[in-house]
Amino acid sequence: MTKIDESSTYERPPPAAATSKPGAESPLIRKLRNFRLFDRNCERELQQLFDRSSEFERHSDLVRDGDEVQQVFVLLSGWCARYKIVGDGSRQIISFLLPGDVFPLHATTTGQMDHGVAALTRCEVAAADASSFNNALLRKAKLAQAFWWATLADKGVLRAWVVNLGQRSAYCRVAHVICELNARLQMVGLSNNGCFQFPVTQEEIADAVGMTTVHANRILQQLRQDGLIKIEQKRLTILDADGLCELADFNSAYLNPV
Amino acid sequence: MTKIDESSTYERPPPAAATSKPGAESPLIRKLRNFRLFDRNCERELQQLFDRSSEFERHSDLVRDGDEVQQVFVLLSGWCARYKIVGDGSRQIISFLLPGDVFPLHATTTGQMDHGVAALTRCEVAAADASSFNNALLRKAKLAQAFWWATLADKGVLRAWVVNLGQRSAYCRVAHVICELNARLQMVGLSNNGCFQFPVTQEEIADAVGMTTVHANRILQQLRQDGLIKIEQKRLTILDADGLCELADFNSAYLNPV
DNA sequence: CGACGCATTGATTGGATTCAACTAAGGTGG
DNA sequence: CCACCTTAGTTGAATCCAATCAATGCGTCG
Repeated sequence: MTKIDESSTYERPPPAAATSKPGAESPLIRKLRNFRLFDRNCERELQQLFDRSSEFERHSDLVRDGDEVQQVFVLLSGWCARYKIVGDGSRQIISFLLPGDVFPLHATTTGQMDHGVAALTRCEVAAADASSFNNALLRKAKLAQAFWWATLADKGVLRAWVVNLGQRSAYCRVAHVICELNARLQMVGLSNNGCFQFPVTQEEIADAVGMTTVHANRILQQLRQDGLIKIEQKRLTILDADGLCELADFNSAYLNPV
Repeated sequence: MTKIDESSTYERPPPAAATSKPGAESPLIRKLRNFRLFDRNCERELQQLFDRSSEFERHSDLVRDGDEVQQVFVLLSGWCARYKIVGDGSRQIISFLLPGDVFPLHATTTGQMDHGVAALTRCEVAAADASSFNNALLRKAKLAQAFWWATLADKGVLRAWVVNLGQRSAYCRVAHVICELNARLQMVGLSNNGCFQFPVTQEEIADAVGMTTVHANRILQQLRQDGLIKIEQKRLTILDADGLCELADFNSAYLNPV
């Protein structure tokens, strides 16, 4: 867990929050506002809870497989990934964590991690003690519901990944992940019209969709050739949103439980 | 949603609960007892909540993709599967639902399903209104925590499936699913020493691990030839638990959050 | 008995991996 | 400032796992 002091050079939250003043203002709150019961009261509670912020450098582990959960994090800027190393040493990325995401969402104080969380870019997080986080959930039913809502959204994403990995071709799998990332980033204001910072390597994409780096490369080339996307200097642009969604069989509804 | 009257010929809960007296006694409660905060009080609450029981026949849908969630079910006996039909018409089984499992766990009353739940066998369920379920969770923090715990366990299973589908060979994938089912059935008393009712077709296994029926058949044959499992009349026996777990890179820890 | 669902087998095809080499970009230190 | 090294991306050829297509066996149930 290497902590660093400089500020992030990758994804930054929009100006308002870029100051990294302690408190989990912008991306998380923007996300939770999608949940109808979330109110000002909850917001205040959150800001008290996530009272310290810190930064992690690229490739550092925020949480390791097997760790006891002692802190809960909100990602303020940058990208992380849940991952698991399997027996033969290869890595599966289980999900991407984007600004506004909370992890690990273990309701019950302690508990061992069954996977790790790594920083894919330098990133900024706010943290709360797991115990005070849980106390807050017990005291404030609405807050608890808001986080349950977030957990359900998370589960929806996981189910979509199972479907993606189980049924779709390499080409469609990559397309689907791109659609998901775009939709999720849009929810926190980090994608404009299908255009967003895309700070991951092809190896990381490959680990997420269950294929080799070489193949991920060829698939991305094909997506570009087919005029569906464009990637320039770590910035991805969706050129044909309808085409990409149809190809990926993507429907964003699952990202927004009621 | 076809309702039937006869009793199940497949998985039966152990005698105590086989009476299908309304109330979600045995498998759910046995499972939730694994959660340390679950107490008698919660138990009573549950029994009042899930106050009606019914049966579904094999191949019927308990919930359909796109449905509004109006009821919450506990599976009392039999097996179900969450599934999703993708664009080209093929089906991915997202998870197996076993006795004691609750679904759909949407905390917030209504909400649209992004997948369906089908009965793989004739099965018996207890149901509660989504609204009263949610009220109960709001009133009883401990009960809410118990269900959050169950949700976390669920998420752990989903993550394990992502890893399984993404990284492992067909042979190991099937092995892993068998290990998971055994461990989960053991938690509700439905597996004895690696021996349990296995009422699914090879097509269903194939749909769960993302391969064709033909290939699932060959993999199962190989697992039998290698002396790892035995299947006789819908009953599976794990002959070499250590061998199977090692092969599958299986560690049951993820099934039991704290 | 015939029909149907499920399991099984064989032959062929093809998508993705593997192995290996090479290019391009960026950072570091002499 | 350039030589060197590292990381990320790209390309080609050979190989292999799993899909596909097609047919058959087998048991159950109406």
